[in-house]
Amino acid sequence: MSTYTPSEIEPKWQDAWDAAETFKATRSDDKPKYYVLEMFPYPSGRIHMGHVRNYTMGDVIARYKISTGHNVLHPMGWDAFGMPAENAAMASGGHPKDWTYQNIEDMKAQMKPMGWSLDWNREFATCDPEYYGQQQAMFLDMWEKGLVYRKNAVVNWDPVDMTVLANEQVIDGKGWRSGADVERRELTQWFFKISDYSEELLDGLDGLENWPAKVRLMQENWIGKSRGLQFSFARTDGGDPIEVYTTRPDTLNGASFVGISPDHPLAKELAENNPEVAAFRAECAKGGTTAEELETGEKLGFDTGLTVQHPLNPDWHLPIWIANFILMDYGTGAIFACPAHDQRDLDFCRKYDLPVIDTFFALDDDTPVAIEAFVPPKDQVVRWVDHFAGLSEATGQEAIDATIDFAEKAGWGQGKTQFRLRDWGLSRQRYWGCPIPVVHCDSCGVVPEKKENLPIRLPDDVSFDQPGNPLDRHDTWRQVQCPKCGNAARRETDTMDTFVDSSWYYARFTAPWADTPTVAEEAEYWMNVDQYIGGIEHAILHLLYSRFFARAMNVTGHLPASASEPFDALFTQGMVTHEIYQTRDDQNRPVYHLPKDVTDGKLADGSEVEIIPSAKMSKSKKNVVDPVNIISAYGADTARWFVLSDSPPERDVEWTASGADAAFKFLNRIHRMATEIAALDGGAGADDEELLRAMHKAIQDVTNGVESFGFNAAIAKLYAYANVVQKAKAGGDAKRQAMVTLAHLMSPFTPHLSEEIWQMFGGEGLIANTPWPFADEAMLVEDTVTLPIQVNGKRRSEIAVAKDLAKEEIEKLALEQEGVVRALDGATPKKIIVVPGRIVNIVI
RNA sequence: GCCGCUGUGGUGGAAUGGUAGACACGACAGAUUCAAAAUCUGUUGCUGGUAACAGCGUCUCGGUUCGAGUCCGAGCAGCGGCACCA
Repeated sequence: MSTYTPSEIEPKWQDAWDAAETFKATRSDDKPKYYVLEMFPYPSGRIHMGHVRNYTMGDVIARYKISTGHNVLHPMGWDAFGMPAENAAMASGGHPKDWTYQNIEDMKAQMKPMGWSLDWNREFATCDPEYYGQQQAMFLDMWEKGLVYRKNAVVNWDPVDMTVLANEQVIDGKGWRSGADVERRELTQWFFKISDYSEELLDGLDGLENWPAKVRLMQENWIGKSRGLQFSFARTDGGDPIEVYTTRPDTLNGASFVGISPDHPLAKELAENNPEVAAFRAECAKGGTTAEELETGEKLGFDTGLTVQHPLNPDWHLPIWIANFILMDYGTGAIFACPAHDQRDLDFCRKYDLPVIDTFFALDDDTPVAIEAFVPPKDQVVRWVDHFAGLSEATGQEAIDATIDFAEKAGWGQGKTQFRLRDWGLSRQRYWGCPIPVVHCDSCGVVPEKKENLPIRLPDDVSFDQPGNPLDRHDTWRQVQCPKCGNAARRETDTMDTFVDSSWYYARFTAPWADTPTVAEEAEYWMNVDQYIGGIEHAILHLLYSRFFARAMNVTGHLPASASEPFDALFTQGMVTHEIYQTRDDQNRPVYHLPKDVTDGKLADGSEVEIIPSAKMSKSKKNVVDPVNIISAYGADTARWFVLSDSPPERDVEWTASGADAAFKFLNRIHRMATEIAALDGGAGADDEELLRAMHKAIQDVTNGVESFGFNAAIAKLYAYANVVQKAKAGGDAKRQAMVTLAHLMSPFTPHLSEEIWQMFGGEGLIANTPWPFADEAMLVEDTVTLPIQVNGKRRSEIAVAKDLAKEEIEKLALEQEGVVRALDGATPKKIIVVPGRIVNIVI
């Protein structure tokens, strides 16, 4: 008897699919198209289990759609720009380009044996000049349409290395290499005007019914639409008034001070003549730029000594403080603080001994605010203390609306809609990215490159032996002629954020060979992506930027308006996790060990390891399992089956050696069963009808599972069905049919094994191209149902009844059951609830 | 700190508001074997009981409901994101 040898059958069927060009996508009108896309990988050089899970999910969908008569596009490429390539060059001397292309080659070699249904003809890397040149062309188009501009923005500055740091390079407020205290520093940078689309990006979320609700909610909160009041505080010293924006104008009577950002023009002006203010501003500039750091850091304030008039009472003067938690790029960079109803303001006021004034109380409580601010939900009715707009009892929202109305009528303020979403800063002071196609000329200013000069290629002759951007020190590359006046000028040395690269790659896949960003008829045909699959970590930035870019590409003529929401359906999968094995060195620092070096909680030398439960697989923690090893030990089908079998796809999955082993055993069993059943004689048997009913139920269940991303549920049904097929005392004909159907239903998951079984049973052509099995409704109908019977919500018995038995009959039968009689213990039922086909509940 | 998510046996997990624990791992027992591996069969939430059965049980505390793992409120813990990691 032949045994299951994935090392033989897997390459064989991969060659067969290649030879038949099974996965090559070509535009054609004879079938509906289906575009399935997984987020493309960063070429780190090694694939990991997260990739295996992500691409296997997409593969299941792609193969299922092929077998249901779709023209499927399932491409693959590389998100190839970014910091790791430069870090590698700094660490070991090579060139980012060589490192990246070598990694791509290595990773591709690891991906091919997985048997994914990818159309490798459309492969590209974002660091290919053919790709980033088109990106530069789009940048110029966007500039022309007013979607690109320059302004100052803060960056993390390492004062020792004299270089800009990424957030992840700032560790505890210090530069990762130099260890120097990081400062915030302003730099002129390039921006995309994503804020022009705030309203549209928000409204568009409503139409994304096939996106996870949580992703839409996160984006909604990120865009952060709010309505508030903008007004000015007049300065008592006659200086320029302070313009503030507030979402809680109803609490104006509780104002205790006016706060301005350290970057507010007034703060800068004061700093010029007041060394104390300058020192305070410098203090505020310490540390990194992340929101987390700003919001969890110590709240610092500085009393400027200046005061403003309260708009409702000219005799009420409020001090102006500079406060480090006020952001210059949200609203007007100035606020008024109402400590009674905002915890951060309250903490600040207690620290600096500023007054706390209650403006409203709960209906049943009038305790003044002490150390905890009273912040009820905006739809809760509260009792107001002498409110200027004449309110007594009203909700926060009603009060806000009434106050805006009041201020507008009185003429001292204006209702204003504000978004939290900021413009997208795309400048990076780094080498390994798409050069921004711009020239700086002393006489013409900032000038766009001519399109015929694109792509502006990265120079190859650069070195990474010192910190900073090599483009900055590359004199021959920097020196250019001004595209406008022809005089000597300087090339822009900033490159683009890698999020730009990944914001339109899905569109490029529709015509990756084109010498324009896209080709109209190809984009029209293939867009939108019907199913997009990727990690939840991209819920906000990547997906929001892509939605913006699709709109910008429409404005610039590179995508149809119908592709403005580029991803029809989104699925966010969980991570692959693994235990961490840890010991301590002589200084009690953790030392990590690879799973393959640990047996039964011990290292080879017998020392015990500490086991830290499931954490995201990461190289630094060494809790990684290399798919390459799994494939050589078990084959790709086992890896594919396991990553989808145990956990719901949207949740994390823990990789366990025993789980992989079990998957391998199961596939062996299927292979053995198939071999045995293929050898059976024909004819009928006792269980034929029952087996075929189970088969149709399995078809229905697995189809539903695949369609709804319930891969783990589909696999559980396949296990159960395989058990039925194995044990059924059916005739050869029925068993053969049941077995081939089992292989067919497994084919999106274990395509190689399924092809092998298909061939074993004399199937025609490839199972990959064979229409998906169809569940016969007539075979799914059940005549009897088992009803559990509860007494007071506790299950006491069950009855098997005809599906359409009358309620009265069911009640009668239920009351006769021994377990029910015992539970009733002579009591009279008050009420009997019969849910047809589901349950009976007797209430006493 | 802010936004979002998750929490069920020894383990991964299943369950349109309707029998909690499907399916799988592990464990235990048996068959097969000279023996082992592989395979096959059975048992397996916890407690008590030979058993029938009973009590308890889905992070915690409350609530809605004939009925809550599921809905609502308040906590606790873990995870993801927070605009220069990708």
